[in-house]
Amino acid sequence: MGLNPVKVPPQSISSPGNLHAPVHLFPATLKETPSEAQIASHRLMLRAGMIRQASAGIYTWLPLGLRVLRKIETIVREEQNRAGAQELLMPTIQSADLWRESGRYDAYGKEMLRITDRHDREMLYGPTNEELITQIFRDNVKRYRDLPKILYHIQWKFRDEVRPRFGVMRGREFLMKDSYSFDLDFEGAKRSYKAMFDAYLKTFKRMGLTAIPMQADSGAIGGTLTHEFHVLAETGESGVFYDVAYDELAAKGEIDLDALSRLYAVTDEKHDPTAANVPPPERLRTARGIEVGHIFYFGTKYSKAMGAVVAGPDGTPVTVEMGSYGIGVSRLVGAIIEANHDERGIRWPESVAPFKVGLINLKSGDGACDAACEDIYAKLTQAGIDTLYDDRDDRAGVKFADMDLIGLPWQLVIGPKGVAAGIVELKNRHSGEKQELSADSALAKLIG
RNA sequence: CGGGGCGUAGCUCAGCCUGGUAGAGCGCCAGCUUUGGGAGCUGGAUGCCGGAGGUUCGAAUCCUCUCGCCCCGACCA
Repeated sequence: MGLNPVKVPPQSISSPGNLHAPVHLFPATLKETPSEAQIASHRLMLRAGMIRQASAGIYTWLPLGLRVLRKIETIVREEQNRAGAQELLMPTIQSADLWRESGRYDAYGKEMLRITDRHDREMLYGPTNEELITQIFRDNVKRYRDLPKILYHIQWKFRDEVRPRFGVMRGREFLMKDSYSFDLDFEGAKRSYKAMFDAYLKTFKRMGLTAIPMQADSGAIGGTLTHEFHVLAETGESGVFYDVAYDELAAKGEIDLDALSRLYAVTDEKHDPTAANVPPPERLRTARGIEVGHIFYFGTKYSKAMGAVVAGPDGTPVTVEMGSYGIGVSRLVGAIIEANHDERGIRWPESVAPFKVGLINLKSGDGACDAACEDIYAKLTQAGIDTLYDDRDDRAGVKFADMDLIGLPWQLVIGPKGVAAGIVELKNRHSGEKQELSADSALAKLIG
């Protein structure tokens, strides 16, 4: 796989062959909050028109939400590829027999959605893919020289949570990136683990998030090396404790893995005030965290049960060492909003924004104003800038409010007064800073 | 899985206690006036009151069952 990130071609939801046609987003925004939503990200995703609930914990992704999901997915994919992982795609529906090999068919419990097909064969909607990937590996890799391997896919999962909540943050159906590493020995497995650890820090950073790796309970999957990655947000589900040095390290461009892994950072259930590396009280931060990633080394748990064995250097069979590495892609959409919003709406980091620019025509129907908007929209679109053009025949206040709610990084406001004076207004959604400048300077700023 | 709550117009909700045949605000449609931060006036459309059964002359309202959804707690990317 290539080491360079893939440049994603600009998407347009305009009709094919007519890239300049403005599009009225489907559906319209909501002025009032649907009563089902409690936390900010859920409310804002409903109001902005990103998702609609289909059943408890199951959502339809509307055009605006899907764009964000795809952007996140792309960043995750690029960083996985860069780390040397190879993408494949496993199915959502799996055979119960495969899960009996690992013993998890009986162990998993009611969280697993079990299905029977027309022949009464037992199937399941995959909550994770260790069994399937181990089968793929064991059937296709027989010699140690083909190691190491890291394989991943980005696929919908289903876990029949007793109580889904918080919108996409804790749905039953969710999009997850899961990687699986295969190594000949523990030293190799540790290298794979570190490669993923490093990739995760880069991935979350690119999304504008501070994600702190926490020593985590290994839970049901079992193992020794494991970290949870938590995004700090007031509404996080877990309490976290961490050394303030994380903030200092995170502010730096370079990630020092060894320095990071020595620091104290744990979720509240693992917090031990008497631990050796607990920082002094003035250096110990407490916060709320949203778990967006979880990585495990679990040795030969699945490879042994399922016979994933390669011929080692001396010809004798070696059971491979494995790890798995998850990122909650759909959860990240909610997590990013939790970390980036204000009373007016969402404030997207540019890297994951559904559009980079929101073009507001303050007076649709005014010839000069329409012409100025259409000209600048065409230029932005041709330059590959994702632009949402609001040319609705509505009052200015409605458009401002909607644009703030949707939260695109840049708002380009064009009205008749400005057009007459040769200026447009450029507003930064995050800082709130506005500046008046010529259309050409605005273009240069957005394109350059 | 324990505990609590809610299903009435596209959305937010009132009406239910104390049965008498459907309401408000916002949104939507039309017209006029407005027009740089969710406009004003006038007129209009919209409901199997979640579903089934029961009580009653009569049920959104009372009773039973059922389905869906939300919240708190225990569990998870």
